[in-house]
Amino acid sequence: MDVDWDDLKTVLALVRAGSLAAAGAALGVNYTTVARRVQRAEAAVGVPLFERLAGGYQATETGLLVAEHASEMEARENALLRRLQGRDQTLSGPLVITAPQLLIGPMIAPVLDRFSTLHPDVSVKIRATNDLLNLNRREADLAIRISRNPGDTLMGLRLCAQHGASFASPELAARIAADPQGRIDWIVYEFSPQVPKKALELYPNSRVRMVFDDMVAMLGAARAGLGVVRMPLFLGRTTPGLVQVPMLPPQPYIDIWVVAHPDVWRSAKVTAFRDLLVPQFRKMRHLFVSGTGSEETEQVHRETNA
Amino acid sequence: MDVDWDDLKTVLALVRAGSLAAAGAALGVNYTTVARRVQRAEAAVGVPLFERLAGGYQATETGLLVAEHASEMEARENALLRRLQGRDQTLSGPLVITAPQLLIGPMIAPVLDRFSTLHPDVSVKIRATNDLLNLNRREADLAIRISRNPGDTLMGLRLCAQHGASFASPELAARIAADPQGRIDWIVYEFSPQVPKKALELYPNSRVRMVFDDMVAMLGAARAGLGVVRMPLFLGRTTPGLVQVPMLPPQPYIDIWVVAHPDVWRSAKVTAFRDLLVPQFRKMRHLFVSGTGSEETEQVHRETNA
DNA sequence: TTCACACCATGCGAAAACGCATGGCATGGA
DNA sequence: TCCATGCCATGCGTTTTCGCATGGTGTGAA
Repeated sequence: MDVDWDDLKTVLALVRAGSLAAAGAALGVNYTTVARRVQRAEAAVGVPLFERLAGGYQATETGLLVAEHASEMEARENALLRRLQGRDQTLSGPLVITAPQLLIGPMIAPVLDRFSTLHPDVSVKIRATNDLLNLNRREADLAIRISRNPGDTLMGLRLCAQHGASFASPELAARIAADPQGRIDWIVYEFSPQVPKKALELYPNSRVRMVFDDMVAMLGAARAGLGVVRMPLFLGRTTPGLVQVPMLPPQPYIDIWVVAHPDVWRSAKVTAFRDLLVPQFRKMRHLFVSGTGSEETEQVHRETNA
Repeated sequence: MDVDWDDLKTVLALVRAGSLAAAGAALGVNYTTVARRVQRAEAAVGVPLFERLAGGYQATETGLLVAEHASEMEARENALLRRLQGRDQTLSGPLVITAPQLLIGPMIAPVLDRFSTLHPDVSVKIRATNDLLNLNRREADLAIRISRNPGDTLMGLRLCAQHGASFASPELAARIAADPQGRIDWIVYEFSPQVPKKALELYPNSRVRMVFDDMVAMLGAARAGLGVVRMPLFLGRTTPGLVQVPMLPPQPYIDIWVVAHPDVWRSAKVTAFRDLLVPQFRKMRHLFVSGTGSEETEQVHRETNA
């Protein structure tokens, strides 16, 4: 009784994907291959692992058991690949970086420019998303995150503290300045769907006009004059068509971190990128904070929260 | 960057075996296949995993790293296979049992006889060895062990307590009886290469004549009259050509346990075998102990010593 | 030195795995 | 009802992988 490891891998993919076609796409093989490998696996263990339904393959209890263990095997494989990557001291090959969409233009792009000039053999891939990609699964090598919790089991460096404030289109700003006691419309983010407390104290006539789930769209709405938006200072300052308004005085916002898995933290490509990234944020610190407070700009962070 | 899991498995086998041929034999494939898979793995990780030396393949540091993680993947595979086996409620297919060579004839053989009659579809394999096979790695499904420590992480049932005593050939026994003060030659086991303390007190002229590393050979030597041997009561009593001698009065010996991995403990075949094994030892208890002490004969044992 | 015996590299034909194309089947919307 | 869209099963030709056989090399014993 012995099972082909790739068949186990295929069972795992099929359990995750739910259909032959999707699993095949995930594995980069034809779906018939998935079907055949699953058949082999079932023959090997002597028990059906899936029910063939019209809507796709549904894992049996045994199939889930197999997938569970295969998933643990995959975790070990990922650990291995991270370790191998960590010892890689070459400045060539792929490097995957993830960062929030809106941070890339003003802050990351200049770094990317210099990096690809200095290290032309590195093929950089940017994954611009607010999703927290799983660095354990090697979905990215290095992440720039705006977060209170840069990531369990990850290693990180605080790039910058930042302040948030309120911004609006010049026309709206002028209208408000002309009638500060009038109604003030806010566009708020779904994760804090209220008018900021401080703003409500200063301008009791504030109200929520709309709730958005996407900051890019909020920027667009703000520029179109739909309302006042709370956002990080750097964003308001670097977005044309927005001016700061006094509804919300600058106040601490979420820090910016660069994080990576400890296994890959010291690899050549990740190190080289950090070596450009950190000075960039140090140089541009004025963009992020209000006033001249001399806060610390770097801090090593390590969590071992298993 | 993605690696074929079977290539990892092959790297592990090659690190363990040390040569293409040996690894191929272990995997059940031609050695050229091993060579090709290793080449693929090296191409995938971009680093050499082995040095090709005249005497075989020597793993590089990176190769060892790969093997280490592959070994952990293998451990998860074994866990899976055990779990699958544990849910197997059929009384057909393979069942591997290991027991000390000398216990098989007098005690296990009758059980095997009944078992294969009751369950003719089970193909039983006996691994008769004093080595402690690794039940985690599924080298056997069920083990009968004479041991103070039936096995970490295993589940067990104490089949029987037993006594040990001294035995010799009838001729030697007669000679000693005729001259109890004369020199008494012992054949001892390498793990306790001394004349038993109690025997030395009673017969100060005892001395070690030879040290053996194998109990079968010691039985042979004892029957040939080479000396007195300390052995379990059941062994002396069931071996023709030996008689008990008074040098060493019966005293506690190592217990006999039946153990299995918790994952497979309750599977149908293992349970069915235990159901015959336990009564057999209960019935034959008189063979193992001296006198009529009414000791407990069963005791569930569970260790979780990770 | 010479032979025997490990080991490994390479080339070729056989076998297995794979991708593609066709067809069947169920579901859901027009 | 009919069609469109997902699914999956099956058959066929191609690609890849594999096993075998040959040849080369270094080591140790006669």
